[in-house]
Amino acid sequence: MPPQHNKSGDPARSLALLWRTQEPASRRRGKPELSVDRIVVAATEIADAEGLAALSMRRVAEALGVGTMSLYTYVPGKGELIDLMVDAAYADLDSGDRSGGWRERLRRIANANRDLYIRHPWMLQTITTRLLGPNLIAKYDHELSAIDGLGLSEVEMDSTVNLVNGYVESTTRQTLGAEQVARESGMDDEQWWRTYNPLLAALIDDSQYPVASRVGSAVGAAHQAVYDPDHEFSFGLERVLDGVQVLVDTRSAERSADPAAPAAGSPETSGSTARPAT
Amino acid sequence: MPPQHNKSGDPARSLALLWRTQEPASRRRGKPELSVDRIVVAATEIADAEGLAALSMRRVAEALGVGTMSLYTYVPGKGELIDLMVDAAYADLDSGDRSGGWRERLRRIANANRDLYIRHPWMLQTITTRLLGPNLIAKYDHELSAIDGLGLSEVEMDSTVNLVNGYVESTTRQTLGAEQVARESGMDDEQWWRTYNPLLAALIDDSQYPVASRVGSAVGAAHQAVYDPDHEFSFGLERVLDGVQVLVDTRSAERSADPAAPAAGSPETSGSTARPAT
DNA sequence: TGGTGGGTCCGTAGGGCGTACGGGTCAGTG
DNA sequence: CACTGACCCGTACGCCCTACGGACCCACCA
Repeated sequence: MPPQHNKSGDPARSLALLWRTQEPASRRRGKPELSVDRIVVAATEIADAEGLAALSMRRVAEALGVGTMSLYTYVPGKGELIDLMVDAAYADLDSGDRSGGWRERLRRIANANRDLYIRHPWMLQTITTRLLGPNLIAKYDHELSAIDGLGLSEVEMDSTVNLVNGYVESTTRQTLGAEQVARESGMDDEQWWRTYNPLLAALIDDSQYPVASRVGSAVGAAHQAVYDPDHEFSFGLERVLDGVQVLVDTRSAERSADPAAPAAGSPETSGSTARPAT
Repeated sequence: MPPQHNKSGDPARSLALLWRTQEPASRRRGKPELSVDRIVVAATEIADAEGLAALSMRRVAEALGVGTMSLYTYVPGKGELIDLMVDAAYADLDSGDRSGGWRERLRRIANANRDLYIRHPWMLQTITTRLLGPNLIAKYDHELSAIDGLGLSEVEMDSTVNLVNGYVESTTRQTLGAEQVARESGMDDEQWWRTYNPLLAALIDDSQYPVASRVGSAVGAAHQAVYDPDHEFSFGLERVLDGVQVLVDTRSAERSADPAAPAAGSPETSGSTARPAT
């Protein structure tokens, strides 16, 4: 069980599955019993509730009241099932609201993605390279649209979307990882800290790590205070958006200095890692 | 095997292991045979070469020419072993050079972290909350030192370090994920794209995703051109640093407006997720 | 109406995994 | 010389994914 990599076999089969080509064919008389969608939904419920580690073909089959091997009629394997789960999950992102300036739009996108990851923490353990499902492409299109027409080159637009998404991912992964550890250890941060602080104090020579000690205790103190836990996320996001702002302002200044120049491709910047992959 | 979460049992035991308390005791006469360090090194070699998924207690024991269960004399379980591997890996970060401005220092830190992750890709699949080993703390201290004295509050310093590290993590994870998929599928991006482009074209209605199509092909074209693959990373990093710069400039302006104010704690910003965790 | 083909379902088995448990082995000590 | 405790490890249990081949049963056709 490779921890997070998906897919194994024929990409053409995967694509057909993602786009639901040749779906129902000729259902049997009685209730449809099984289907790709029912399997994906059941699997997602398990992963949402107990994590990707608890997701097994046996568990999914059991939840559907069906033999394990029956799943393989509809899905080539576990990897492809996870791919399907990911694309299906992205359908939950509502992409309606396009109002406001680009900064507000990006902020809204970041928050929507964060909420989605919180709803489906297992998504942060998957690799989405070459996962070209309908919902993922729609998401990519929606996100790019938020910064279209600002004078950025296409490659810069891709980079910017990746930058924001990357920030959301890493931050949320951190948050959820901490929650998971707290849940599994049965101790929240505060309890854990109080319990093992003496031991740590004996182990760690504060004078050897002066800055870490100072910052560590300040951060610890801040955690004691009552505060909205989303503030940290928003704070960092504004820093990222400030960085984007600098880029947008630069390109904007270039355009007004040379109004004939098209918006496309400033040559000294380079492309992203994968093509439309998020 | 929970895919990426570590530790299971007594945190005190874990800490003792990380800090190598009560290490050698009374070695047997002959060669030391086994030790925590030898186990960690062997396990790291396997994970480096074949990924975290290929790491099993059996494999490690085999590599050391020893019975599987012998490992449990030195290490409580696989989770703790991974914790030890992570902390040991951070020892490879050379933290010597402290020259240059804060921006250059952060750039150097980001690149060093990226190189480390490329050397040890499995690190990106681990959760490091509450992992308080000596090397991780040293790293935290070193990174905070790079932005000490700029007028940022302690909480802001923590956020900033997390921001940069988060950027490095998400970007590198993307890069390495793509490499892994390419390796396992036996097709690089270019081959894959050429092979499945016809199928994709039939599936995807370009007019439905206008921006994604335009940007996707531009990014694809950029990938054809010869360019340094690290440019994308550096480009995004500069955006992040621009964002930090805005913050630093703001605090700097505040300080010169009110020179009596201390550097600490602006109350409307909040702490990070874990205490000294990276 | 009497097949019969194919879609659907699933039992079995093989090869992984982590680790609990209990029994060997042997260096050093009393 | 007997003992003891650290070290080592064989076996076994329960989990995992999935290849393979058989069982079932509906839909269609002759």
